[in-house]
Amino acid sequence: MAGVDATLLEDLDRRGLINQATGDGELTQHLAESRTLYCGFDPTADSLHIGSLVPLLTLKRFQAAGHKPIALVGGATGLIGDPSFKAQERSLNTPEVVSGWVEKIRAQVSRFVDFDGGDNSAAVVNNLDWTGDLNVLDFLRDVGKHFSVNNMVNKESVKQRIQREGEGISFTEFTYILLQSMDFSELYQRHNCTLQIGGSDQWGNITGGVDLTRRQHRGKVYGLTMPLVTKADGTKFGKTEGGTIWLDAGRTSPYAFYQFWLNTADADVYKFLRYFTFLSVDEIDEIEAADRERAGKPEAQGILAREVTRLVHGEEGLAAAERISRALFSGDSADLSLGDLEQLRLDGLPSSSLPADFGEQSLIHLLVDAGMAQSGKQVKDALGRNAVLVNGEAVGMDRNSDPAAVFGAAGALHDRFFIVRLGKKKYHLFDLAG
RNA sequence: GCAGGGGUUCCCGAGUGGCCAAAGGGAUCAGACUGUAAAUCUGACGCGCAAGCUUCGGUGGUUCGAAUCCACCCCCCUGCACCA
Repeated sequence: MAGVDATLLEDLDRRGLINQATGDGELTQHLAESRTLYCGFDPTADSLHIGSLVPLLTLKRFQAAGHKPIALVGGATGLIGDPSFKAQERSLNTPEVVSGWVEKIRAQVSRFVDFDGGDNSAAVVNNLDWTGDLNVLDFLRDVGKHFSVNNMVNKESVKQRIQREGEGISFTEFTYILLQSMDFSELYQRHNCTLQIGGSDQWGNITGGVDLTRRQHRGKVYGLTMPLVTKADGTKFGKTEGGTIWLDAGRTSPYAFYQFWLNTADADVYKFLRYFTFLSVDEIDEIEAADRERAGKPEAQGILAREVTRLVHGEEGLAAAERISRALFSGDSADLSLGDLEQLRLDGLPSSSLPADFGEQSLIHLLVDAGMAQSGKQVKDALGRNAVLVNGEAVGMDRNSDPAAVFGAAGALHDRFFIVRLGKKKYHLFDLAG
């Protein structure tokens, strides 16, 4: 095993990835040796979304620097629900559902760290393993006794729930911090884990673990948080018209994922390159300088989309995403070969076959059914503005009741395909062959 | 349990008997401009191509007419009490 990269923290700092750290600067010294660190991921759905990407990639950065990463899947904490900075109490999911999600997320996080790394090979653990059979009295005596309710109430992360009119917090969620603190203490015992990382919203939970480890085992452990990702325009990061951007290819296709990054605002793109890629800060600075000099359209978005898509979906996913993007956004779709079109379907371009009786339905109905818009009104609006293109040709409202003509076999690409575009970015492929 | 406050369309939030599918803002979608940006302007924004239909925690009532009034119920919040 090679030595550790002593410049890790400095690099994280240059990337803007350090929000807060415990220990008054002792962390740098602590990380001079190979250490074990962990980050938790609660199963709140069957997939993580890009909000978890920063901590996930940071784990990877630590491993690359010679440290041993543990990804903790919250089989226990997922049953409780983290109240940190959440505006309202959340409803509980059943143990069956959560345990199903645990498996999905275990597989997902596993892809981001290396398990054959020898001394600093990664590990995945589930906190249900040490809490599932825990006795309530033991818990209250061994863990609860170390926590002051006075302090917990004063945590910034739950303040709004306690002070805000119209909201409250149950004992269940209030107790969350104890569980997460136990995790840290437990991992310190089991794996000599001395660092926990997480989003800045986890600061309270992390320092709780630091304190508990000291009290239970007199162990000196550290915490490090990364900033939450924000966008310059103030809207929420990670959402689009299609909803959340998930890491699971079945929920968000590599193509949609790639497009999400490609559409990053100029004001955010260099920051995102530092957050979400392994390009060095110097390289990123050069990209920024070059973009500025050239004026016009920057290259940064393309680089970002490529790098992140490769990290999450691999070379194949990236290739598929780029094939679709090229086909749709540059050149004439009429030039696509039969093989190209079939490949686009396989690559995950939204597609479907036309129903047998499509001639009797309205165009609006067909496009809504295909998932191109949320309501008929949106399609109507688009039709009225010539914003619907079928194989490159604008279709107006007057053709709405005549889909047989619009989708007549004569007009199909290779007698089979229709590429329908709604607006500038939404595409759907209709395949007559099903 | 008692007292007080509250539950409105994705979110925030107006609306207190007809002029309400319901102000305003945000988010979102579409158009113009562009770079598949940003900013700006325009349109849409419960469902329905439309005629029209269904909404304002739930149920029932008063009324020609209710999101708005009444009754009961459910849920949330605040305070007080109770925890034998």
